[in-house]
Amino acid sequence: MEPVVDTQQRILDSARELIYSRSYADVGVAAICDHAGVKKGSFYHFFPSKRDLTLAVLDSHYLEIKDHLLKQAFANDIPPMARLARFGQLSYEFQKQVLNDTGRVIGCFFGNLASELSTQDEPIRLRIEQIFSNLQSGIRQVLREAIAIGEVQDIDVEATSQAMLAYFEGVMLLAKSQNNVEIMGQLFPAMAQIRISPR
Amino acid sequence: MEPVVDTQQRILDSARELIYSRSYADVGVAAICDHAGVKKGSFYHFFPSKRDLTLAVLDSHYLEIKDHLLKQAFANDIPPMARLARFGQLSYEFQKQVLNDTGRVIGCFFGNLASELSTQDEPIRLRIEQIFSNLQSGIRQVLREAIAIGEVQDIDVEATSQAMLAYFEGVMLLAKSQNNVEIMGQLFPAMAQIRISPR
DNA sequence: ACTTGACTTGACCGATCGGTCAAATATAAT
DNA sequence: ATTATATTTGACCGATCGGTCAAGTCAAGT
Repeated sequence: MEPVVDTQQRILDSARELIYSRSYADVGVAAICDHAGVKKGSFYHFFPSKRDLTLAVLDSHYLEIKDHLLKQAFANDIPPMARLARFGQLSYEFQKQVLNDTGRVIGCFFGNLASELSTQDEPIRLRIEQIFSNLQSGIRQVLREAIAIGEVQDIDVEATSQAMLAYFEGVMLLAKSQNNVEIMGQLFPAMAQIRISPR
Repeated sequence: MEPVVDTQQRILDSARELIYSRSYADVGVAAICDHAGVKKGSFYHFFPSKRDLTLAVLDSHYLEIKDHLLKQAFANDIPPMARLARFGQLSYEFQKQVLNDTGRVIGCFFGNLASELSTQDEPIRLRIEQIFSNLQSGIRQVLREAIAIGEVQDIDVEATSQAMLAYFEGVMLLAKSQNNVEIMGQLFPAMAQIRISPR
């Protein structure tokens, strides 16, 4: 009787779903195991601790974001700056979908965990810092291309890409705090207009 | 033997300090009582639940922000848009102070709780939503004055003030995720340059 | 002197926390 | 068929969770 789906993967998926929709501390190992249909002993066979599980969830979620959202949003079939708008649009549509399914705006998985755990768990903080750095790199690359074709000029690419990521995260947070996705639709278009001049 | 300081206030202060520097879920009622030098029974004499305590902490923290940070940042001794820069500067200095004291960038108290609890506790979510609305009103008022004296023209004041607040929150979150205050110094100046045009 | 009500104390509740472990079972290699 | 390894099971651990409660202390009002 081979497992219908991989046990380890089911734990990973359940943890992502539960922690994303609630919080790290509010979701216990027991709840994750119940949701995954797995006993606690099996959980600790695959993951040495809740923290390690969370690190694995962070990696897996980032890979999915990268392969699905980022690849699609930043594809070079449209001008660079338009890709930023598309990134916002796709994020908006994802949150709208979740809202329809669950009744809640859940925000950004990385932003949520960064906010909750950055002061408490250094390994997790470092992983999220790395992921944010990767996301920023995606934006930075778009800005470089935009400069190369003259869509944008004379900006501090490093600071501007960071500012755009910050703005994105802030909009996600406000949308979550209002349990309302529409402000994403209103505010995301301004993301591509942020500029920080070179020092 | 009258209490040196008010018990209720000591609970409030301890809760704010502990929850702000860690998280809502990570700080138990027992830890708050220990820090405040109060027994659990006394705690529940003053506050019916941990949630109600948290609502009271939100109110008290907002009042302090309003009376100290906002009053100072938004004082009309300088041009409107310069006040936004001052708001960023004062926030940066506060976080730098906390970092020096504790070794940690703790971000925005309201943003932290919004991120952790918005999907889990509706009364708390609503309180934070109201506080964000008040903060946005402060920015909105600055923008109105800026328009009145011609410092700014032709913008959607409602959306722009919301965008500036989002940007502020996002910068605070990134600073926390990097445990580094300097990005606040780099990114906050761009807050006053965000514009969303009228539809 | 007596009562009232605010406040404090410390013991206690069932539930859940993250994590452990020995034993059972399934799988694959030889 | 036997061995070795991977996986699963369910009982169990001490600690902590938010919250309750009866009893006691204390100051103020009458």
